[in-house]
Amino acid sequence: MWHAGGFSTSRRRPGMTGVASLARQVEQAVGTAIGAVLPARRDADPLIRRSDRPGVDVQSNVALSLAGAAGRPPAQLAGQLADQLTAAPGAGPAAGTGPATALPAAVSVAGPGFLNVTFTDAALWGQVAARLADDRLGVDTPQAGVRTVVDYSSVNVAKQLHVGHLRSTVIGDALVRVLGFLGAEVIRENHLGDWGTQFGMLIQYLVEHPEARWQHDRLAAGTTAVAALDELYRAARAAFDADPAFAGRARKRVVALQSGDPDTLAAWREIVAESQHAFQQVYDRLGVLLTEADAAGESRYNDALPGVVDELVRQGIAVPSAGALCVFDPAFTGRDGAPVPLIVRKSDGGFGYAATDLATVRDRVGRERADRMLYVVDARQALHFRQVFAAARRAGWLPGTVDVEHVAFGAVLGADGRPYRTRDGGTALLSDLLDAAVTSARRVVRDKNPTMPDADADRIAELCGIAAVKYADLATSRQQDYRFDPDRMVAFTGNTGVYLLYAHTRVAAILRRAEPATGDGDAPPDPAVPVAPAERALILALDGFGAVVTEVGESLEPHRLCGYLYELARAFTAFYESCPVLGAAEPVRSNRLALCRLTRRTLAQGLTLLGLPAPDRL
RNA sequence: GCGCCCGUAGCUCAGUGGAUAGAGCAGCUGCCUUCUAAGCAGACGGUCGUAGGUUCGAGUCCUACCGGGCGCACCA
Repeated sequence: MWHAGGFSTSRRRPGMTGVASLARQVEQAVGTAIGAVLPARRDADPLIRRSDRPGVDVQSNVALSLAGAAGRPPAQLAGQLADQLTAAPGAGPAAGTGPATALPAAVSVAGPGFLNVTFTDAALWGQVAARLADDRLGVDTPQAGVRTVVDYSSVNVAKQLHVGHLRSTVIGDALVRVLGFLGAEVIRENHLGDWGTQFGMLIQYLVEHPEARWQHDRLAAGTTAVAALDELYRAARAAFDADPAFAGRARKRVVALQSGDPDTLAAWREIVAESQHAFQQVYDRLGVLLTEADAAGESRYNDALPGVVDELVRQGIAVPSAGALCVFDPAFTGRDGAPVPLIVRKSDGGFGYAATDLATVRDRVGRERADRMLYVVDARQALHFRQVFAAARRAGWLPGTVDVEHVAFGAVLGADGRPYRTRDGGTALLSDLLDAAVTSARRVVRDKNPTMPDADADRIAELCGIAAVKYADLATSRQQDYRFDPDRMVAFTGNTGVYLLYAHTRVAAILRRAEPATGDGDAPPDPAVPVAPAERALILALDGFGAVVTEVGESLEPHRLCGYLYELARAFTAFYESCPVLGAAEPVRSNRLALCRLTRRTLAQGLTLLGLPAPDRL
């Protein structure tokens, strides 16, 4: 769960450097040493990795990889590199105090040619001090100025959110937060499904049934406009199928909607507004950043669709086929070996979603000046997006300077490995899943704190239940289908969101008790204090925060941050078990408090980036 | 048929070409007069789907096969 890397320089700006991690310092030092020993390979990756050997912090494997090219045994090469590292200018063995090495570390050769590095205790405390002194914990802003559009959540108006919407919403939210922290100019867009022929049918049904209650201020507590609309839509669908006369009126209503009939549009707007109101309640409950202002629905691009299609036809990219207008690309073939069409206009004259997606690409590049566009959409649409991006490139709407990515994620499966359903086989509603998690959390809270006031228990149960659901979703690798069992997810033991929250409350408890007594909460650690093993592991973990966040900004895989934070929380817990803080004598006590302050801030920052809360008490 | 994703402990999953493949859950043995036990320690548990190949070194890269999921013309 750890590496020295994430040092891509593609977007790094000069002068925007954070605190270099010790691993990074070793990487640079070994790189310099390679230049001295093997000038032809001066650009070789120093291959810095965390070491699993006792007493060793990091290792370089570069001697093993370069031995062949160097024409000498790897151990000999490693020895030469070690000599370079320990023979820095002006720091010879006779120079006096401290180790005679350019790095604040001991360097040795081991095994067939591993270069083992062990940092000095003073260097470790130095990293703690440097990160504590920076309000960004020493994390760089490698994405500074990168205008990034993140398209996520993408829920459908007049329908309830189901568990399938969870991943896009939660993963998208985490990416928005991570990229923003790394300096990107993030534009959130919720590509609402707010347009289509189905609304004509629904509106006609509502017109014919004015007694139906669905607006939020006419509904009983505990239900929502989208729940009501969902039901009314099913009724409308049934009427459409059973009653030809209604079907005819519904079709007329579709035409009225598309041609901008004022009364029909007003009805449509009310449906959209009521739906957004209901969605916002769920977003607020989930604690994601989306607001109604982030809505960028299909309807917004409606007027642009004819122009998009005309331009494709004019450029000869879209051609007629079976009555439709399609883009063919020999790179995408189907069952019969023939190219798979990207249908931009259907044979009935309506525009397909491909046209809408092309319009968004053109708009985001042209008007919003995006440098990077992310589509957090389930993996089944992979072919569709590849086709859309390819067509957009051909049309000149997607220059090579713009990075576009389909951030695909796997399906949500139940414990049986089949798409997640309720017990009776229906689609599982997101709000039901959240309720189940919170109910389960309430039981645990009550069990742990029998005397806690109800209001506090409710608040903590809500916080833990939601956090458990979100963490479970974020913690598994994105592309893979994601199997879960709500019972397991809300167990709150082991690698769960609650473990991270709990670790935070433990460190917060120490600081709460300590700070008033000492009054000097910002004192830097004393570098002369020996570092205990659990402290060493914790400091090294803390020092790696920036690398992980940077990596997530590039790989777009929040589960790496989850894994990191879990390791950090475990390192803190080990420290908590073996290193008493409040009862320790000075100067150990102050140093441990500094470590607690940095741990608390790092955990809190990491939790925030995942969209999870960092409470002081559970 | 073609394409994409995936096969790692009984279950759910991490694992970035490096030394002895790791967690959690379940089960087993212990630990609360101590900064919160939603925790910790220990033991148990593996032919990393199979077979080749590349490499000093492969769970990781390549090829083939086996098994599973998804996608492939007007739903989005």
